[in-house]
Amino acid sequence: MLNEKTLSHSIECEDCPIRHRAVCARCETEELQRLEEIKYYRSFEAGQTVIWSGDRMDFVGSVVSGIATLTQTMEDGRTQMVGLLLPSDFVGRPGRPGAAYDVVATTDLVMCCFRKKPFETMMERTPHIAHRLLEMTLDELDAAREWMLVLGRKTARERIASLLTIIARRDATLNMRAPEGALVFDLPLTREAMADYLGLTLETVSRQISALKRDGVIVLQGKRHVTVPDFSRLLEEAGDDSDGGMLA
Amino acid sequence: MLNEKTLSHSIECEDCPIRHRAVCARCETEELQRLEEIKYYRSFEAGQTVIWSGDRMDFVGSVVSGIATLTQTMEDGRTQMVGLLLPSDFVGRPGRPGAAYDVVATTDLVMCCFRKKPFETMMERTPHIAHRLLEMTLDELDAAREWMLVLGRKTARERIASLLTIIARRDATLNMRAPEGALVFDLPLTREAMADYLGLTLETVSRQISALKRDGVIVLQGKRHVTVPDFSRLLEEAGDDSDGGMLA
DNA sequence: AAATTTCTTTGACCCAGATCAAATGCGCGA
DNA sequence: TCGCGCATTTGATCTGGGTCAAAGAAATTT
Repeated sequence: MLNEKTLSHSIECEDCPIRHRAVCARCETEELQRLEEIKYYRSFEAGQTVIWSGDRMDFVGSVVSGIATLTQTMEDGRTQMVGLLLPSDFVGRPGRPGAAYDVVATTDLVMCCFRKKPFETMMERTPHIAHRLLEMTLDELDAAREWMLVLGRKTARERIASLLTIIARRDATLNMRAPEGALVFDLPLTREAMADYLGLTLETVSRQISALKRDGVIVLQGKRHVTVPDFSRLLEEAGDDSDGGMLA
Repeated sequence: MLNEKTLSHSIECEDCPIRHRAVCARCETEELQRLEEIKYYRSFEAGQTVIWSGDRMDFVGSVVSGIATLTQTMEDGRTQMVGLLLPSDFVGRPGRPGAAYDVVATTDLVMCCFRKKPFETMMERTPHIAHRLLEMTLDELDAAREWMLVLGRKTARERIASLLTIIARRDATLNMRAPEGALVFDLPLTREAMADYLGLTLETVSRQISALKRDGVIVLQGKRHVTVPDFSRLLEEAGDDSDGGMLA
């Protein structure tokens, strides 16, 4: 069975789909060339584990395509997803030897990796990279804090709606398509993975999705394909400001 | 009634109690001097709001002494605390105009502030500051994610124990006192504030604290003064690895 | 010291979501 | 096409923590 592999061919940074959103977004052509020299690609199949919490991690990198999850597990098996990694998101922490979370590929996944040591030295010399990484980390911190509100105070129905909101926004952003009227997207997660993200059981997730469908907030074709006829309605259900803030 | 005021006297950076932990930790003497020129102190009384979510925020700064909280509120009044700010913690985000959360002084509070604009320009020129801020932000992100596990998956009793663990650790670190046998500290939060942090009601917080007391995990003198006779027992109760990792 | 106000504890009851259990449906290899 | 395995749905019941209510304890004011 094919497992993780290092791709033989390299994409040119200039043609990279995440060129303008990833950690390299601010780099000049010349800086990009230096990055080009230390980068390599790795790809993973859906379901594979990229790295286990606690393992030594001698690389950092960006998600190029596909989706990965960041998960924390207690000894007794309770698990909580603490991050959803989408294309352009950064994995790993400069200056830390080991991985703090399990990273799992939810779909087929391609990552652009840098050996940690060279990346760290490069970061010291290239403020553009350090600056962009700070910006991205601050955004992630905001996202984590928003999720704390979801986990601490929202009902099951609101949590589902919040997750759908996030996926819909992300999808619209990635595909650069303004959401005119109805939004359409595929759920990149199983019910169980959603439950792990939302701090619920998969049964509750299933029931609440059925309820949102029954109430016309969403339309399902199959189990994964979602249509949102009225985005502001979904925002209301999520308990967010429904001030029409379409993909803010 | 005395409200917030700007202190007339300035502490010398070299003598600053948070000199080696705050955003300025990595600065050279000469960089410190430039910071000195743009800094000013503000102090707040317990209970005062430092800034409201959404307000323009034209400064950033560090907590010098006292404790503040970072809180998010939904329209219907549900609130979730998303951060506890202790001495040396940083407040505000360079490159963002408004405050994202309510910041409230829980105890009397002194902050060392910088007007945002000068701070930003200084950050561009001083990699030591940007680097330290990145490091601090990454730590906060880890803390936020740990808290996601608490909010998403832990029971009420485990949540209380987790909070006590954090406060005990923080207290030991600040006072540089190795925890020989029994830890002793004061709770810096009301039951209601704890509930806001833990995603619980104040009644549940009160009941679980009583239960931990009944079971001998903690000893209370009055309502705020806590003694932990056996820290590893508390760690077990928190559901954390009880691998004896005393203040890791 | 009495009166207010604020914080905390405790009790009684209820409900959202967990748990346990059973169908149902779907994709895939033989 | 059949049958196996997995994801999902749905039902029945249980329970941890929420809600409502009341009664202490401290701290603050008068």
